[in-house]
Amino acid sequence: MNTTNKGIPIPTIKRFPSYLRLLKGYREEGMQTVSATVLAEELGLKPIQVRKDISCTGIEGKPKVGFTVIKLIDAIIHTLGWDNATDAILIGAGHLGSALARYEGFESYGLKIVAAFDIDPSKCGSFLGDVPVFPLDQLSRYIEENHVNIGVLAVPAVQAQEVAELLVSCGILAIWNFAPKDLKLPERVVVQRTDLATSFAVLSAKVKRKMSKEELLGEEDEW
Amino acid sequence: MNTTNKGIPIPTIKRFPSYLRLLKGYREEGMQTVSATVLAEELGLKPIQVRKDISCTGIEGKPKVGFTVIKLIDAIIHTLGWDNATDAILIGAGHLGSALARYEGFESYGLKIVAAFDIDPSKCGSFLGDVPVFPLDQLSRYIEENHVNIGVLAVPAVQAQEVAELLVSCGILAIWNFAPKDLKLPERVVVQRTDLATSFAVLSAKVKRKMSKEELLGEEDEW
DNA sequence: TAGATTGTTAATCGATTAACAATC
DNA sequence: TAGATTGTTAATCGATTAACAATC
Repeated sequence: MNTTNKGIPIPTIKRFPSYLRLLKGYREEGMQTVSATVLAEELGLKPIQVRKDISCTGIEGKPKVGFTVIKLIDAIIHTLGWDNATDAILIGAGHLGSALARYEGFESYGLKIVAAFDIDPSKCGSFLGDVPVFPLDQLSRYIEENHVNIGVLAVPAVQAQEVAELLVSCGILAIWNFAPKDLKLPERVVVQRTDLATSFAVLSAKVKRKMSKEELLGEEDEW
Repeated sequence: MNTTNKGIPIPTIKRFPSYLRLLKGYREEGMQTVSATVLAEELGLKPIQVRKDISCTGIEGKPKVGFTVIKLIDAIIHTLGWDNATDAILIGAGHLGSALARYEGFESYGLKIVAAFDIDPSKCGSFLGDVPVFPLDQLSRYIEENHVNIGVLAVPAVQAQEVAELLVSCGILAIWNFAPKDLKLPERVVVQRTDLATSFAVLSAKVKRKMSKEELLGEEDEW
């Protein structure tokens, strides 16, 4: 019953990878336990927030001592569902796709890109790192034969919707969309966007905010 | 006084690029006006939310008609501060850096990557698309001479903190961090993370959620 | 023991959503 | 005019933060 993470807030989910990276570092250093205070300090969060987040994993700490590092690591990995590796296919073998295929970090998230697909026939037969590139028309067969559930979409914006629908028709359950395009897909399909425009918009807004704040304060800064 | 966007909620900021893409499409098609209802429908949002978001730009609509497409476009671009182009430098000319340097979309965000830097001397002198690659030890001089304010960080995680500090010491105001590492930097520096792990964590959580929900419902799905 | 740290319960804060009057 | 759509004000919802008792 508490194996479902139905209730874990998205903001908490988003902080888990940061905890995980930090904790893995501590584990390498041989640290046995760590307090929420220390984690918070390191990540620029409030201790209370870290405790709330940790409580979502089901792990309990010891007052005055903190939490067991390896227990926390395991619990976060489990809560995220990163403990059993999932195969994914990549669509689009351009520069971004190439970078994603070669990204070293995925394996620690339990994600493995097993194949890439591209319309450009000249790319097919080649490899992106260890990932073989196939022609797009083999997509359907590959998904069926290999029971892949996740598609990573790194095609140009204009093709994104079309390719996404193709993926859905092939039975893909979740799409990680890197194309700067909002997809319209059936409710049942999980879509996660990683949009550079969105990210840069937040950066821009923060910069603009800071600028106007400095103006108001008469920019008493050191330079 | 209302040129500051101090009060605009981050979630609203994050939706602006989606509105912008859609509106630009409408402009190409020659549409003059659009209603919040239509925008909402297209993006899977509620009309009321779209109206709230739009109100942050200061644009007013006409009942029964909607909003003027080009007015909205201009207002969103202005609100995001994307109306005057900003130069940025890229640190790290690996696969990800290469993909970022070649990304076509940045110009429409008012972002221009003017130079890349890398420690690897063999990469220096080459180009990533149109972007020249320089040795890292020329970073400081380049920033000074060209008054660059934004740094795009695409180096390996282990080097991220060090390079970020270097950027800050060179006077960089904002860092867009693609390295899977949480940076500890002075308050005054704007940091925006684009973290694949975070994004994938959300995807994982949504999939897990959906899975357990289907279990409960006895998976009455079509396949 | 004393004090740091945990976990819980309640208060606050901010964003989303609802309700509804105004208006083209 | 009638009805769709806007903008505002209030209600709801969810996450963060505060307060504090429990405990090692």
